[in-house]
Amino acid sequence: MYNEIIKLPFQKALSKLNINEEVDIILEFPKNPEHGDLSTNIAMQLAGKLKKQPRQIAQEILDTIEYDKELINKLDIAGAGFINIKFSNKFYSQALKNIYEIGNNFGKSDKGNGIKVNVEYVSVNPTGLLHLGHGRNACIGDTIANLYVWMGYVVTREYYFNNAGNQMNNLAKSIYARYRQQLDNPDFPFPENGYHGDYIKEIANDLINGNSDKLIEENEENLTIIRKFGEKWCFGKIKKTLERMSIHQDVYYNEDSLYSDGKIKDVIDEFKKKQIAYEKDGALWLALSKMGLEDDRVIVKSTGEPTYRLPDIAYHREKFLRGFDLLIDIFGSDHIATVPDVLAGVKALGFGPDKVKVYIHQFVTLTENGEQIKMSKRTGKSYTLDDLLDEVGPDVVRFFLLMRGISTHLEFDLGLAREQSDKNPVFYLQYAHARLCSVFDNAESKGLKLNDDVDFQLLQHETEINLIKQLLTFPDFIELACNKGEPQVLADYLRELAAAFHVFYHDCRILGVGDKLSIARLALAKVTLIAMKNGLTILGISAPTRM
RNA sequence: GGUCCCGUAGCUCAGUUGGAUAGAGCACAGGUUUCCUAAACCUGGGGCCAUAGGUUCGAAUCCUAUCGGGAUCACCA
Repeated sequence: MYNEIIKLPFQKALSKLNINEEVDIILEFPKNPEHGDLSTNIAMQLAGKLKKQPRQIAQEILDTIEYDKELINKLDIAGAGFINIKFSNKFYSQALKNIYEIGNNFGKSDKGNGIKVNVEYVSVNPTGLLHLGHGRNACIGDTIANLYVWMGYVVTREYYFNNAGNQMNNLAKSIYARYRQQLDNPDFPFPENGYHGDYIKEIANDLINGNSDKLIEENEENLTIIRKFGEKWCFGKIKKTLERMSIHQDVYYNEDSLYSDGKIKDVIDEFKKKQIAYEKDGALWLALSKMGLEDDRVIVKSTGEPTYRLPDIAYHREKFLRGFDLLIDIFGSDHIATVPDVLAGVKALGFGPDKVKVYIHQFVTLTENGEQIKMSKRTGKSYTLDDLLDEVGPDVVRFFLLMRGISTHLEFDLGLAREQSDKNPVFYLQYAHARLCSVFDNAESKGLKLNDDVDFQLLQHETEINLIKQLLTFPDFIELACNKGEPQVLADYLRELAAAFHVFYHDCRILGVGDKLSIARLALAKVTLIAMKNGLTILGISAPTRM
């Protein structure tokens, strides 16, 4: 939008002045409205290179630059050498016309150009229920996937899991113990590192209901049946919880298939061929120290069993082989140590590390009245994501989990979340949407319909111009949120958009001000409605028509 | 002890990648509705940007050290 109108004249002016230094023309939105609508620090950037005063360079640019005076009111120099740009209202009415004509797709982009992206998130093994931390991971992953879709990428949403190994056996033993305790022996010993959660008792109960005492003998065969039962039970719950938050994933990738399909062996062979794997003490080591990392690590234990690194590397390789151009991983901070190893391994296999983006989010703490609520697994009294969804509903959960930057610890304030009032920030956005819908309902009942014959130049009020300004940046914020992997960027933007709308709504009547003006304001309202709806959709939050 | 994240208003957090007088929500004090939803709007108080140095025209932002909170460390995943 701003490119042709602003950047081009600047570029031309610079070349006329024979300034050929490589500089980006950075445009900023000044905080202080007295500094114009847009400003650039180009003169200051050039000052060092040209060894001249910034203000002098700025003056030379202004003496040379040619621009459309219908669209730009004035350019002036301020402060240390900023060039401030002030647009005309005509600029804004034209800009609004442009985005009005885009319609429902406002905010969509084709910059992704059909590039195939795989976003992997949640990826919890089926040994238990989802808690708040998983919820954060799920919402971040789902929203980032949505952002990529809106940016024109082709997105696959993936869930990676492991249904073999120690933890699953542990689950089976835990269920078995509860099964015996409920069935015939209240004192049956519970495994030392077993899963203490109450859900294990539920599983045991369901097991009894379906099988009675058929599985009472402790043998390999029965434990396998119990393990599979537990896996299915947990997966069912996990998927149901995710569904409540409108999260659907396309591919459930089983780690086990990497073994059965020989992918693990392929990777070992390739590492050996490249001479970055070696045997020592009966184990196979990956020579990470040759790749700039501190220590070499074991990838196959002396027992012949791979460590987690190997399947993780094989899995990433497999995703590339499946044809993805970009891999995105969403991890909790507990995975932070494994990332460099896996990335180094993937790189060693010839896949550029710039093709893998890893987003690591910090933990969630649940608080109420300033006090922390424990979510420990040990005690069995864990507060699950389902509990939270029951209590405050999916919109509040999603918004709360997305409204902070992913790299900060997130404090989930249960008291605030429960609040069904104006204190709760999510309602501020939803209310803007509901208000807009109601305006259109009223317009329709008055027989006023939006058509293509809109005189956008009637929009001159300060709050109208301000709302237009806000709307114009919607696509930029989607792109920024996508590139940064930060849903919060979009959440913040939507709050500001809602604020700009509420102020406009307060100061300017939309209906009953004469058909021509009403139509123009309805057009502005329409674009706002679309942006708000699209933004909420990307965040996975419902857009109510009535509140 | 090593690595990573964080430290900004009473609380929870932003800060457009180094720019102009550091922002928002909540909380607190006050005000606005014969009029499209008051879940809204307006006004006000509130800050040594953890601390100490450094880099430069310019630092909350970059570098170094220190302090404090969290995560992590393996032939566990």
